[in-house]
Amino acid sequence: MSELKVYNSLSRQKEVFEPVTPGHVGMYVCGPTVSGESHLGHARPYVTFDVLYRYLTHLGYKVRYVRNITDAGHFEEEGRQAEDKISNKAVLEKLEPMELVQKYTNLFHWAMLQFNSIPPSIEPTATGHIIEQIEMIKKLIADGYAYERNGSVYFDVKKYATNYDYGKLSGRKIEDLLENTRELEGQGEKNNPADFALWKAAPPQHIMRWQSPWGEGFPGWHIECSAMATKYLGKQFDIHGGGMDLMFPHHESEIAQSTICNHGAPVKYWMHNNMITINGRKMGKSYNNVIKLTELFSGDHPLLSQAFHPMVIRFFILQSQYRSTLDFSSEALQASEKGLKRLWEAYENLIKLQLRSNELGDMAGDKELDNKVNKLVDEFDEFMNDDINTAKVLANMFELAPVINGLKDKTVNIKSLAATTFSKLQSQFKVYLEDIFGLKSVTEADNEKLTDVMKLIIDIRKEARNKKDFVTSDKIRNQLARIGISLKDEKDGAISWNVE
RNA sequence: GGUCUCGUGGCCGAGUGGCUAGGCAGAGCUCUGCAAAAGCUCGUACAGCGGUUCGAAUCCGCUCGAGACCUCCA
Repeated sequence: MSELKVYNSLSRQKEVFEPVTPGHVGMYVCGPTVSGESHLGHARPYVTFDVLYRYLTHLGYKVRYVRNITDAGHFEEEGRQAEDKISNKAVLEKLEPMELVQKYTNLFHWAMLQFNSIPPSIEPTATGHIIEQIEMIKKLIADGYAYERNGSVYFDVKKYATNYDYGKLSGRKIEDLLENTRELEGQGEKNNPADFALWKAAPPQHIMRWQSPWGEGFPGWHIECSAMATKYLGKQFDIHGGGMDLMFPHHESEIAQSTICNHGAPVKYWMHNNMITINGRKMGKSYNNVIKLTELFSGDHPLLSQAFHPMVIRFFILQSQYRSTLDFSSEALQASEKGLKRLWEAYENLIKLQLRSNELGDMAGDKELDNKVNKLVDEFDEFMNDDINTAKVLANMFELAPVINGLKDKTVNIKSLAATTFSKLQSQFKVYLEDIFGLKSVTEADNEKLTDVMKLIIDIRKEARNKKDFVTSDKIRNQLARIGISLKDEKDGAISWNVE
């Protein structure tokens, strides 16, 4: 079998994956800022890296997956202006930031559950690691790479750049960064505009504040990831993931901080997913073009023609390679919905074929077909090893679907395949679809009583059809369709049903 | 303005030098009481222009177009 290769943003090429500690993988993924609702764009990294996590586990690695919750810093609830006349508000009102954070954290967890994303091994919060962050900042000051100014602390990028390569991840030149003359508030107290905040002094009305050696304030954005990744994954760990838009300044700054504190580069493989676009433009709050996950699941958005099941969205994301942009439209999602349905039905047919697997022999009845199936299935691993190409794996599955359906309809003799080929086909479909891709059935789970009722109805319909009483049989089928249950008359005379 | 990326058939989307993915939509057919599903067949795309090469969607150059980052951002 080929070895796993991943695209490393640091080297801009695919590299063979070799963990720092054999058999173990440390993976850190930038989690959500819980100041608002997650949208479709946020779903991509969490699905992408969930699949990577599952795949690494499948390969036998013991993976520690850390994904933070950014719950510190200055933010406001969506749709509400900074009207906080904080000083006059009641104690209850002063607790509000944490309530807000809790609300969106819960919502985020709920969405992840919908997506069938496995919870990370550790999900640290920024507010829970203020001490670690302060300690790290102290170290940076002690080493001469940070300076305090009016209760805030900044990282000295210029100094760092004299000894290290600031910009190597994002491909930026330090000269350009230093001469950037953009006027932004708070720039005045920095030595250099390129410097970034490690600690910010809290203005009087700011609720989220902690005591520090430099006065009351709150941590800068980049330091939390450095502090928490170091704490739980060590000074050097294997994979750091996140969206491409975080490469600069967030990840670049993380590297700088950690490099000073830990005396070495923190991350071996930087992996970045590309953006989800809408009409070719990045989906993002600042573009005012986001579709929230709750809207996606309910269909309640002008751009949506219908509601979409979380599994459809997961499948949609998996149908492209994670480093390409993925253009959203209701139409594209509908295509995914139909595709997933067809693929899943083929998969269910494949599982049911187990009953007939005793008919199989050691020899393939159709050598050519047997070879084709073997090739298509073997390529699953190869494609995944080539920088997690889920799109190609799915394409192969679609190519296998007609074979599977043919076996089921008996237009393809089951003896065409050797027993080993069939069992491999079956097990690899299950492993990939369920264990690695994390997909599951879109239809409702069977209810025992409903199953019994359906058995009865199907029986009655069968009798009617045998008597050529098509008025009755069509009535049953049409009425059920109205309820949302579809009947299919199979080729062998059986009738199958599905809850839409 | 700087840095970078991309431009594939009606839509989405793989693919980085030869073997012309895949999904959805569309057309025809088979099966079927009908329907649905399924199966089979079909469409020969790679922004434009030039170059390298026996051979390019794939490499190089230019032109046009789109986008990302440089500020919070998955």
